[in-house]
Amino acid sequence: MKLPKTYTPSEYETDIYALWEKTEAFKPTGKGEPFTIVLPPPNANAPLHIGHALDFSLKDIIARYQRAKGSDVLVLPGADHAGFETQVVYEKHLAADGKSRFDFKREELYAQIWDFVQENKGVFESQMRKFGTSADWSHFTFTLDDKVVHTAYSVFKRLWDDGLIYRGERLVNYCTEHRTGFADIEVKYEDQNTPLYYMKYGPFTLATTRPETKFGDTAVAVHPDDERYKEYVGKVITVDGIQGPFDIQVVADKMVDRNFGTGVVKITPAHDQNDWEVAQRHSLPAIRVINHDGTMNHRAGQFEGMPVKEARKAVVEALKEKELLVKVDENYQNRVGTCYKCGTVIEPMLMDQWFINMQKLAQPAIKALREKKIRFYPEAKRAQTIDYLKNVRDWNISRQIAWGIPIPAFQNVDDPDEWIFDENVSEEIIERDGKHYRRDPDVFDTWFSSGQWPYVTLGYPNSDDYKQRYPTTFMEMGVDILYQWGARMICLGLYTTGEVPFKDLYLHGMVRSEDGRKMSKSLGNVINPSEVLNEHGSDALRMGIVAGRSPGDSAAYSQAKIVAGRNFCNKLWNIARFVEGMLEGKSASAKHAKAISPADHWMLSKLQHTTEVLSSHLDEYRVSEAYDTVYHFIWDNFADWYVEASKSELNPDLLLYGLEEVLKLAHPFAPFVTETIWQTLDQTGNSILATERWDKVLSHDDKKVAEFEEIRTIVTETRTIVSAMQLEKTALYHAPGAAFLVQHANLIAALAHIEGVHEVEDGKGLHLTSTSQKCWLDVDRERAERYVKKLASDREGAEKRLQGLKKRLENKNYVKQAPKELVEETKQQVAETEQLIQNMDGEIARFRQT
RNA sequence: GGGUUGUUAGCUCAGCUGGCUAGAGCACCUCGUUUACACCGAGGGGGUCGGGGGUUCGAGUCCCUCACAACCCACCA
Repeated sequence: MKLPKTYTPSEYETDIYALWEKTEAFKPTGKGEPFTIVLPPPNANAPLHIGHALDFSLKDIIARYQRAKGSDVLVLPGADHAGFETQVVYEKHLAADGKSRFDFKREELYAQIWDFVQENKGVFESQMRKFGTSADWSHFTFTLDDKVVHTAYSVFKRLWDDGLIYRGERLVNYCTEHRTGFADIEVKYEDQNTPLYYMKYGPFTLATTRPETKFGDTAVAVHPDDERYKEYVGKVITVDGIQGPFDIQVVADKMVDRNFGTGVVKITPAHDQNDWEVAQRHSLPAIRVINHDGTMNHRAGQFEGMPVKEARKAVVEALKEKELLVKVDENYQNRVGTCYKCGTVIEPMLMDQWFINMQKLAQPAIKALREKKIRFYPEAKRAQTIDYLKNVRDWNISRQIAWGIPIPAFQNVDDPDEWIFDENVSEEIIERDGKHYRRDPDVFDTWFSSGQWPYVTLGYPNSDDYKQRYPTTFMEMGVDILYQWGARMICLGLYTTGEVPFKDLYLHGMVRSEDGRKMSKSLGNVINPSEVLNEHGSDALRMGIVAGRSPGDSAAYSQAKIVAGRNFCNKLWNIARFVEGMLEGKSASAKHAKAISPADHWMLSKLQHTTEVLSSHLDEYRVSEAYDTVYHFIWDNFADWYVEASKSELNPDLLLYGLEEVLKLAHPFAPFVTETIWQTLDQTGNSILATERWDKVLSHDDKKVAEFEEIRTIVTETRTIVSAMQLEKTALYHAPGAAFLVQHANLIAALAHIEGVHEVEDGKGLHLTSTSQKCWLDVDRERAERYVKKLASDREGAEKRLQGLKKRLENKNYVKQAPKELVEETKQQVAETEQLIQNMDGEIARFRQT
């Protein structure tokens, strides 16, 4: 035997992937409908996690299916420089050496991280191969490739020229630890216990969680309809502060909640989003009191240089001393924005940054979504995306970090308000028309480049790929990045190209840990895909991770499902071993295959049906159901019945044909094991399974199919009786003249594991009730009587069913309104059930006579 | 505060446009080593589909409502 007894994935997978690459199996064929999947660019800094396994498996199953169907498939791989994320990882390395990013100039840091990424880039590329991803590596794109950067720059310029990008002073979410701003969407909110301080403030008492920002207060606000404070609105009041009395004005604004605290709010426009908005409405000045490193500035007087937290305590103490503190609510719960990487409380800071006017970009996107230019899987995510876009705020794309695409904007050194666009970002100072301009030291938010991924990777605007393949066909991502990636791609895609970037958007849920909790490093319940790959193989991981998963919903990782996948691979392997053994020394050819026996016809009808069902599932991306379909066809039909039948009635050509078709159907799900087997088949020559097409299934005769169904019925009931009655060495008997039973005697005996099927004159014995063939088992009277008890209980069930069916037919509305076929089917079922009951009654009566 | 999803067998979950006796994997019980496979084969037990109401000839599937859970969004100082 060429094949060993069990399939050991690790012995074959690397070679098989190399074979695919060598034979360029994943290169687009140039024939058929273009089908394009742009892979999300995984971060170039870290190994892949289990979520990636799901991500790549879903996409690759679809890709391989489409290839088999004859589409011109391109799976385009890439990598993301992942600006902030990568820098954070690199900073950890620096910290291990006792260094900090602030020890280096930006250019130095950039160069170091570049080298670091080059070293680590290979890790995830090799992992993508291990997952079996059928990507065309010649299309590989990195987000720092010239073409990406250049396109990002030209889109930036166009947005600028169109007035959709502006530079302005706004409140920015700022992490004082990482010293960079973020977009709104990147802020992680947590419920925190923050004491609520009630302090005297001129004639008022007001409640605040942030007494330390009082040095930046430029107003006090009350609700316009609040009778308590009406007399103060519009007036200037004198407040007794820590550093002596000062004057401040009172404004009325509906933002104030009269029921919160005392109904009076201090307004600190430079450090609070709400206050900033109030300040806009009332033309109030903004005064910064916090530095970028998180300490108080000179405005805080004696508190200058203190970190915010310390300053808060000190200010409270000072308030106490001056008897300005009224009371403290220690148990107050508040939602606080934090840095999603380090947990540091996000400080809203007043900063000059580049913003994209998202409301303008969102309008065409909302329209396209409403017009269903993109199909959503699951559909419910469409409304959520529209809802998000309706409320989306301007997008801050400036980041104060080293690792990223430098922003191609230069500021006039003599006129801070004058900015010019220039791609010459390697220069710090450039000269234009005798004026000097300094480069913006910031870089783009990573998502500004990855938001352009579909058209950038395809070579917008002039390449053939772009012309033929944009919009791409199938986009797939985790629901967690729907807004920051999916929605932005739609907005930017429509803006730049006038078209949506993809036709179908599939969103997968999160892979939770086996106990149903979120996977996280801190909980220590993270599953490492590499370990799963090494232990059970790539195919097992693919099948185990997609099994029983529906789009959009999070579901737990299941070791048992991985093992089930592994077992399925072994099943395929052993089917192949069996076929190999059966055909040894014979010259079988799938090309000459033709159905002869009932089993042959039955197998072909199942194959036909499976192919159709499988296609309909995969056309709608129902991957889990598709896998279930293939799994049960191969295991329950092909292996358990057709392979077993082949032991009695061998049709070498068709058996080989069946194996090949089985391998083709299973290939999208289990590419490695199926290709490994394919390569051992002599007659497939030098062909590559990954590039094989699904052909039309050979035709079958329904009459013959019905005959095999009859055989299965007889076999199944025989097995049940044999098992229930613990019969040994038994045989099936029939009266003379039963041609069907005579013809299939050997097959039935073999499948039912009985001694034989014999013709006898004497009709004593336990008759089968589920078949119209008259046959019986030689069962002694005592055991037969026991079996009849079980039969009687089965009869009850059948009777109940019959009553239900009859009732349905007695209902005039059912007969009138239900589809004709359904009514016909019901009638047939009534007849069948009546026959069954009659047969059962016959047996019951016979064994109760004496 | 707004929104979305979920609640189906002991566990993890499928069930697409309403229509066979509601399924799978694992677990469980009985039997079995028949040379493809014990990562196996045969047989079996187990669910009033979260509660209540409605639409329909027919509801796990559609509508309403309640309860519980998870997630997302939002400017309560």
